[in-house]
Amino acid sequence: MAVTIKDVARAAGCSIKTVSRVVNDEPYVSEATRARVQKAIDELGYVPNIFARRFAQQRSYTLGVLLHSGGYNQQAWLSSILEIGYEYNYDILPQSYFPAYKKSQQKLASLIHERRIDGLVTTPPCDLDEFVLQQVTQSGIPLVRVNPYDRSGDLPYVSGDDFQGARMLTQHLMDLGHRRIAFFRGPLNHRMSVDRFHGYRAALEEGRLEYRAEWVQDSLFNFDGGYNATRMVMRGEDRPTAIFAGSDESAQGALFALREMGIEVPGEVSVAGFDDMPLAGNTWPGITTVQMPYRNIVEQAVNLLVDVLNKKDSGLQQVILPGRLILRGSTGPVPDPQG
Amino acid sequence: MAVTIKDVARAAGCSIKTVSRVVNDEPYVSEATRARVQKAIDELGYVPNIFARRFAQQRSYTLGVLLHSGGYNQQAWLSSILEIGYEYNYDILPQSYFPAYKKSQQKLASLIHERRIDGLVTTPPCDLDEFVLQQVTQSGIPLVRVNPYDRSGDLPYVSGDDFQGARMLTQHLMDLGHRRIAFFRGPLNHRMSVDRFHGYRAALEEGRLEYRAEWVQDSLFNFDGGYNATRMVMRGEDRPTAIFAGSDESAQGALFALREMGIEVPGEVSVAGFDDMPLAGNTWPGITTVQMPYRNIVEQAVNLLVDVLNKKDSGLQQVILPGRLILRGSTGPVPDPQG
DNA sequence: TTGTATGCGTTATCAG
DNA sequence: CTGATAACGCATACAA
Repeated sequence: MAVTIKDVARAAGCSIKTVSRVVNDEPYVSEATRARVQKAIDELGYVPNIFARRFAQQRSYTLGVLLHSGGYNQQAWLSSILEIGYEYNYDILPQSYFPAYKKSQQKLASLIHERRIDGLVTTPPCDLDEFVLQQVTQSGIPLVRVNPYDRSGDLPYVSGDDFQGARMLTQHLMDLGHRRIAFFRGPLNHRMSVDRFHGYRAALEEGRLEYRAEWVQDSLFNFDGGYNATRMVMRGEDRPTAIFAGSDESAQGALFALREMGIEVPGEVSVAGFDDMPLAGNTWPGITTVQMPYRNIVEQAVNLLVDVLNKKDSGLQQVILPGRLILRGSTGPVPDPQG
Repeated sequence: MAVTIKDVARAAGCSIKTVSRVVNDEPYVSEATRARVQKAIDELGYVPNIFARRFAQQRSYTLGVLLHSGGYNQQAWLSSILEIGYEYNYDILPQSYFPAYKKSQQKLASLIHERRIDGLVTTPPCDLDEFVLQQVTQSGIPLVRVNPYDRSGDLPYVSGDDFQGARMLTQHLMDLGHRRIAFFRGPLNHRMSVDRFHGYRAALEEGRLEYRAEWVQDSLFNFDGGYNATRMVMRGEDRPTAIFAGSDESAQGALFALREMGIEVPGEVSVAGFDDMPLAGNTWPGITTVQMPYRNIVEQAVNLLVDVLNKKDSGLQQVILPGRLILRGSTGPVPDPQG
């Protein structure tokens, strides 16, 4: 059997409450006593039994994380969350969430109902799910949304700045001399798509470029979406010289389509993505993109959640952090600058 | 406060022990009593408090999963493990493991030492780590290795059949008429690399093809490895007509290099990978590869681990499951069949 | 500044 | 077949 708080108390010649105070950094312990207890702890190699603690406090010290298999960048989110959660001594319980899949819903509901998680983190696009929102508001479980698709409501979130990123990237294309820039807009009900679109338009306006509706394609932010949209915009005579595909996967689809059509990148057409997913560096050519500060986003998100759980914060914060440009081979000077 | 076992006992007019028996499907309860208790459970909506149970039994009902950020296919492993773990009512505690990173080691050690996990699952390449093995043997914690790099020793594992897969894939290239087939062999200390290599050689022998050492490159199973190895084998006059890159990432690097050199795929050179990672379908052209039955592998692995934990198995099983061929655009008939 | 007593909800023991 | 009662290890009112 492992060494318990009683063993420490006996060794230090005090009560278990005093040991508890030392372990939990509570006040009202004389320095002398604290030192004596600490010594006993070290000598005995005492480690508090986390299950007893959880049981006594009726707290799980566990955060649930909703990951959608259809989402992007799951790997990056999860590994950051694991790391930061660990620093706060919280366990992370990931859950693959498929909206409209009864089993996922049941599982989430039971997780919350059985109090197996103290708080919940959503990664995109799980924040959109009605059932999730309903469970959260109904149970009152603290929530923080990471890079939410939907920023409406006053639920807290920490997010990258899609508007600023898209504007910066469009600006980059303009700096290269492009004046005919296509844009692939993701689903219109996603805040993320809309923000990126507005960033694109803002840059155009600042550069006094004409907005051409036929160069803006509604598509999905995935490989097929980029593929199809590319075939659409490259169909006519009046072709763009640059494609801002809205996401890296979409840009990958664009590269595929252009390659299929025998169009050189970036010789004839430049292509840019968004998100800086691992794939962006592994295509030919590499995809110029915007990188969001994932690590930083997660850090602030988990920090906020833990503060709420410890009642140090009301949980109403909404934070937006800027991204940065990642230049790769898929963008280059405009081939025939005539405007 | 939630409804407890006492509430149920009161409602059913029996002792808590009897309720416990019903809940845990223990014998020695009359059918009448069992029905009465079950009715009370349903009516009150009783759910056992998992933390109390864990505490009382001194078991965590949690499986640790080691994921290496440099490993392949983490997403696929994790989501399968989550799903299967759930079916067994086990929580999954993923851990990003970076070998030789002190923090990772400490975390794993404390997880085991504090009995926060009942069993451990390793994904490649974490099974290679000395520290992990040492902790496991020292603590006696049940372990199962999923697709281990190293199959030596009698630690249990469930693995895909790399030999069979590589042989099948090489056979496919030969069926297309290729007689000059390069092979990129991963790190020699990895069982996986060696098995794939032997599969390649076995197919060559069966087809009475000459083994040419200069077409076998030692490389890493990643993008850069495939890139560099491709430049090596395509350097001289005596070029292969097909490249079996050993892994999908490596094949992606090969595609990149060939594209850079202006060599058509599959027109001039066919390329094949291994693993069927998501990227294999998203390159141009798509990568012909071998798919391992991940889901099945994980299912058997977790099943085995849970059996060991419930003392229904000695934990000495070692299972190997076959893979299947996935045909895509990167392989085609040999351009100039002369041998 | 320190200690005592009680509760948290199960499972396990052992007597009926 | 059933039940009373004791762990399990910690946190926390409350008392000193």
